[in-house]
Amino acid sequence: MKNVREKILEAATDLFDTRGINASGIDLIIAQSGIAKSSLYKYFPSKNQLIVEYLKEKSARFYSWLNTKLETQKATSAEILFELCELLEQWISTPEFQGLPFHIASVEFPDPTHPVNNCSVELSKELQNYLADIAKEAGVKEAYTLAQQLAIIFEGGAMLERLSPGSGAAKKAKSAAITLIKSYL
Amino acid sequence: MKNVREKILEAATDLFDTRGINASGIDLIIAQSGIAKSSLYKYFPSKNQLIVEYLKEKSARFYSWLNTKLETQKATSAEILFELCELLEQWISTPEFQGLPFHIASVEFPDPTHPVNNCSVELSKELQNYLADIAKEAGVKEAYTLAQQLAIIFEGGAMLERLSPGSGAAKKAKSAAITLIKSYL
DNA sequence: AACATATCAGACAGATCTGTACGTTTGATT
DNA sequence: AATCAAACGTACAGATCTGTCTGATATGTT
Repeated sequence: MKNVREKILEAATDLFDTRGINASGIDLIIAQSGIAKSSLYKYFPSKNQLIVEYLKEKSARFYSWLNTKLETQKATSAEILFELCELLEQWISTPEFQGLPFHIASVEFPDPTHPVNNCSVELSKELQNYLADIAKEAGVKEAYTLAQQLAIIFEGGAMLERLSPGSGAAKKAKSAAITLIKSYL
Repeated sequence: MKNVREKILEAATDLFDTRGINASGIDLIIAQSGIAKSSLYKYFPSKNQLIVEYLKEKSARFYSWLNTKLETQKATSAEILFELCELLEQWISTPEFQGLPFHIASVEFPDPTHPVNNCSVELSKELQNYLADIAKEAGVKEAYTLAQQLAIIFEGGAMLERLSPGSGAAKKAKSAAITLIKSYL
């Protein structure tokens, strides 16, 4: 038997990803997860908290997937950057991909004082720091600049792939990223 | 005296840009524009129609600004691509910039059958076609591929600049785009 | 068997949003 | 001055959403 909290997060994740956050009401989430409304509010004191947990879990799953894939490769120095591009393309290209969650959340909650917006900004910076660490490992001097540019390219690619699925945006983002990386080596 | 229709669109544009679309209710729009609710529904039969008109006008203003700037330059062949990058950086870097409207609209209305989403997808493709035309003029062979990659870079840059204003995302998008363009020449 | 705890089911309050209706006021034209 | 259309102001219907509350039901422990 699955944990009640897990069931809620799973249903919420599914709905947030496919319908958007604001369009996924509490009643819809409890209907999908099969749990009672009072149970939801027992584990998550507010919808905002649920959204933040959703964002953090999506992020954690992404880094977990990326780290294990990168570790198994054991690529040395610069090779790891190209492997990274390959993996990011894969991540964006899966049919289940629906756009970067913190992207969508920041658009749906544009108020800079809103906790969901704050969380989104934090996760966006975390991604850049993650990419910068890899760039540093690869021996790139201006690691942070490259990291920010890679973030731009893959976030843009994610956005366009979501807007026009099957347009090959992920693939073109990858090749653009590779061209850029080579100019830094 | 300003046209009533113009006053509505102006107020709606201001609110949509700064607060987002769903967070800008009809009552707020009429309060800001100083017109009556019945007048709004006379000129725009629904909020969806108003949003679509807003998107189209923002798009038209963007291309109008870009075209006049590009024409005055009279750049020849490949030069026009670099001038384009300079202008796109400028567009994204202005303090009033709040993200690409069709981007935000497509996130707030993710349903593919919704008229606002349809309009967003259309405008996204229009941007790619516009960029492709310039790339063709510049003599790039794979003009459409480059156009899609430029769209990725500047849409990503726009997103990151909006998420973390002042982070220099626009500038880094420009330099990444220039590196990419050079690889095509 | 009895009790305690977790979960369920659903009604409800309070707020908000879109779109309609209706009577009043303004302003331009004849 | 009289008329007429446009715009105003506001109330209201109907829908939806978050979060609370209450009582019923299930589960597990002693």
